[in-house]
Parts: sequence; C-alpha cells; structure tokens
Amino acid sequence: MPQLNGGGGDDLGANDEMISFKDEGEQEEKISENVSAERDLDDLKSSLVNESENNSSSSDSEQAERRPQPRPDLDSYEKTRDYFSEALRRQQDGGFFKSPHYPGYPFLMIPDLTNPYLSNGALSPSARTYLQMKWPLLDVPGAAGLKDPRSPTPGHLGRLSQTWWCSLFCSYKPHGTHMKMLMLMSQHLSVSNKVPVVQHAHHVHPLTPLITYSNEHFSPGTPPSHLSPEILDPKTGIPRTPHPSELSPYYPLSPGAVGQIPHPLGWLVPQQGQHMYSIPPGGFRHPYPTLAMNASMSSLVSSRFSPHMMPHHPHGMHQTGIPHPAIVSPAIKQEPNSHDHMSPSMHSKSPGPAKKEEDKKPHIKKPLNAFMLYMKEMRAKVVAECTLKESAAINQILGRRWHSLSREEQAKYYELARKERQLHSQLYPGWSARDNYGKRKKRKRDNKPDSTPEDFSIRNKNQCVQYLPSEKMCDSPASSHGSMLDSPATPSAALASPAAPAATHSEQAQPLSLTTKPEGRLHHHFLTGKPSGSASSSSSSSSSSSSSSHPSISIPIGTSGSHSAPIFSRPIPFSSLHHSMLSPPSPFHQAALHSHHALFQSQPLSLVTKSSD
DNA sequence: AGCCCTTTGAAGTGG
DNA sequence: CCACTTCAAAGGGCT
Repeated sequence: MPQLNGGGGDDLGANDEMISFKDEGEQEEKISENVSAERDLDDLKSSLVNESENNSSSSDSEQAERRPQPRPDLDSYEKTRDYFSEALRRQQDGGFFKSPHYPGYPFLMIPDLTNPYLSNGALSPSARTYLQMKWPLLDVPGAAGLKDPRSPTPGHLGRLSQTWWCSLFCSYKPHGTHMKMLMLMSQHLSVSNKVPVVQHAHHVHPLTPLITYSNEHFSPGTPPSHLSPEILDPKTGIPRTPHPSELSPYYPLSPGAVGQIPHPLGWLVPQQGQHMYSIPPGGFRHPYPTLAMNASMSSLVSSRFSPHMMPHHPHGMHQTGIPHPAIVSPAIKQEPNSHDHMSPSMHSKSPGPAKKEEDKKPHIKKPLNAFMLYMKEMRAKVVAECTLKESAAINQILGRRWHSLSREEQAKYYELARKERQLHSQLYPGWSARDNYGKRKKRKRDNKPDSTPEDFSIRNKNQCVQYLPSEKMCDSPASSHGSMLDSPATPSAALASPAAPAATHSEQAQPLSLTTKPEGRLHHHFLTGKPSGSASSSSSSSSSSSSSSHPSISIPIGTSGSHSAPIFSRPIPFSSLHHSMLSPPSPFHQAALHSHHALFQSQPLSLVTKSSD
C-alpha cells in the first residue's frame, strides 16, 4: 500500500486521518499535484470546449469555471450547488490525496442538516452522529470565544471560516432548515473545538448579513439536549458520548474535546427582538461559490440532504424540542411523503392497511456510489459546457469522463462513496437496498434479452442518433486527456466494498464508443468470453445499451481478488496494467503512482501494452 | 403524471 | 459463484 502521508496505517481509517491532516511539508508536493490535476481538468475542459457547440473560448470557459457566474436558472439550487462544488473541486482538485487549501477542512461535509437518506426527512438521532461526522472540522473558535452563548457578535461569526460558511450555505436549503442546521451545527461545534482552526480574522463573514434568527424563529432557551456533546444512541435514543470510532475517520477528534465547551450555539442566538441578519426570502445564495469546500463533500451535500427530508416532528415540534413551524412546515409541504406519514401515494384516503404500513416505512435512499457522486458534481459543469440538456446524453459524457479520470480522482470518489455507505449503514443499520426494491415503478425493460440486432437497431438507433452528436460535440476527445491512469481503484482495500474497480482504459482507446454502441454490446470479454458489460450494469444486461458500448476488447486486469471488479472493455494503458499487475488495485496504489501518472499523461497511447503477469 | 433514457457502482436475487 | 436486476441522480423527451 502506498503511503499517502508517510504514515503507516493499513487501516483505511488511519489513512483517512492522515489524509485529513497532512503535514505541511507535503504542501509543495500537493501543489504540484494540484497543478497536474488542474492541467488534466484543463485539458478535459478545453477539449470539451473545443468540441462543444458553445464555441466559447477556452479562456472563457475557464473563467466561467473558476468564477461561477450567476446564472439565470439558479432557481435550481441543487444545480448551483453542484456548480460551485465543481468549482471547488477544481480548486482543490483531488481533495483526497491533496491537501485542501484549508487544511482544517479537508472533508467538510455539511448536509442539509436533514437526513441525507430519509426522503421523508426524518432526522433520526443517528443523523446527529452523521452530522458530527460530516462536520468534524468546523472552524471553531476556542472555548473562550464561545463563552458567552448569548453573544452573537459578528466577531463570532467572523471566526468561522469562510470555508465553513461556504459549505454551510452550499448545503443550505432555504425554508425552514436553518434552524435545524444551526442546531446541528452547534452540536458539531461542541465537539470540534480542538480541531485546527483556520481563521480569517480580518473577515467579517460575508454571509453574516444573510443570517437571520429572530427569536421568532428561534427561542434562545435551554439548549436542547441534542446540542450537547452527547450523541443520542440511534437505537436507544439515550444520550451518550460519541465513540471516536463513530466519528468519521477523517476527522480524528480529540475525545477530550468533547463536552468541554459551553454550548456554542450561543453566538448564533439572537437577542430578543434582534434581527441582526436577514435571510433572503428565496433562501441563501452562495456568494462565494469557489470557497474551499471539498468538492467531494459537496457531492455529499447533495440534494439528498434537502430540507424536504427534514423529519417531521410530531406536534410541529422541532426535534430539539423547540416549537418552530417554519422548520417543519415547508418541509412537510414540499415533501408530503414525510415518513411518519405517508408518501404521496399514501396521502390518498384510506389506503389499505398493508399499503399503509408499507407507506409508513420511510424511504431511505441508497447511498450514492462513486460515479453518482461524480455525476452530481460534474453534471452542472458538463451542462454548462455543452448545449446538451438531456440527462441521458450528459450521462454518457459523464460516463466517459469518469473513465478518463485519473486514478486519484476516481479514488477520491470511491472513497467518498465508501464513506457514504459507512455512514449510511451506521445511520440505518437495518436498512437494505432491498427495501427500496419495488418502490419505484418497475422499469419497463425490453423483455427480449439481447434482442436481435434488428430490434436493437430499432430503438437504439434513435438513441444513437439522439445522443451521439452531442457526445461528439461535447465529450472530450480521448487524446486530449492526459490521464492514462484512468482506472478506478479498489476503494480502499480495508473497508471498502469488495467492488474494486479495476483499471480501466484510456479514452483514446475508444473514441467511437458511442457511435459503435450497437456493435459494442456484442463484444465479449477478452479473456472470459463473457459480455464485457459487466453484470453490474443493468443497461448492459437487459437493455441494449450502455457499458457494452465500447467496441474494443476488454482485458481483465488487476482484479486481484475483486470478484466484483468491473470488467472494462477498453484497452488498458500500460501504466494501468503495470500497476495492477504489481498489486491489488487501490486508490492508494494509485496515489503512490501519482508521480508516474504525470509521466504517463504525456505518453502516447501506443504504450498500451499488455504486460505479462 | 410518470416512465424512459443514460451512466457506473453497490447490493440484492435467483439459479 | 455467477448472471442478472434494481436503484441511486438528473432532466429533457415522450406517452
């Protein structure tokens, strides 16, 4: 295992910690890495730009990326967030293996303070743990700064890093969630005071004026129990001191820090009648889209963490015990399927008992996988760079981009996905993906397995016609992307899911993937003779589309031990082969090979070689 | 209104 | 163990 930080730690968690707290001594290296990755992105970007219908200059595009411009369609907050996320991602580039600009917030993940998975919005007790995990490194002033819980001075606000606020607002969803957010925030603050602090003393946080917490919305009363450093046991509901293991391994919090601080929320608690800050009716608009928030985090700060998911608390009572209609109402209104209630369909009168029961069950969404996280993050960017609108087309592009990502970059997402799953499992120990089966209307799939070429052409031809042009227009040409180590890595060996994405292939190897989609689906695994589509892909198996689109033969490599490793249909770059042959696929391997990666970036594809085992 | 499409990955089911 | 299915996000397109 490559060492990311010179530390040992086969344990992933250990690695995580190291990743989060890299030595400054590595800054230089990271900078170069950032530069390298940025170059990758630039390449990709420029290629996209060149081929996009936009015809916009690279510089323009770059500018747009670095300085997200207010877009008229900002009504979609999610999009905006993603957009910002992307900007951040570019800025930080590979947060997993590189030091973030704000060392203190390497993986600040701030969900909406709502349950990230409960579509109904119930904020389970465990969600608090989740929040702590997600906000482990808040830039919090020392206890002294928090001494006076009723002193919401700008100074206090100013002591929160912009990063933190950025994250906060990026994750923020208007209407009624701010209260909970603050509550949870404060909870986190109470346990993170010992975390390295990044202060921007000279700043009065720009967002300050946007915050309004009149007593109308928030009664500065006795801090709710959940605001204490304790964590409610998800199962028992009994407050308890969080076990270090419960906190994200990324954020090694000093146990001693827990519970030492007076309730920090005080600085946010306005005095009676005070309206120090105001929140725009439409909710927050992030003024600093490019502030350092780990892009990956932003992925987590996704729409899933919407206030809609806010739990419905009986009697309109905030979970904290503070009655606050504003917190609940909007959520309820927007998302009727609040779990204590019924999902939309259940709102119909007199549902059957069975159905009722079923409906009562909250819909816990699946944790996003690496690609989904990536998609969320990159979609906005792709959309911005292309004229494409259809998600199907966008997704095709994203799929290709995904494969063209460097190992580090992919590893970042795999790691994030792994964390997501971990958190998810912790939040919902009993949850199973199966629980969601059937919730969605069964997708109508062609019953004809591998329909005849004719059948195939009938429907998919249209698809090709429909999406292909766009793809050609927007997708980055393989040659333009420097990364040849584009294979996903085994998401952390230790804890990661068994699904260890094996090395993939260079984009260059399959420039026509989309155009050859129909034929591509027929290609078989180079060695196994099995369809290369990989069983994991629904589309590849039952529908004539998708991953089978790559016409080139696939070479199973580096699957060492990963039975579920995807089968890649494109030729594997020599570098990837080399790597995978040497050791089990892992993000960390890739990290270790980063320097080599840089070299390979400039290598012609001709290097693609099958190395012997 | 609701499904389709499209992507990858995770996890479930069934043989 | 393998093959296959479902779902996760997204949003225009289609019925």
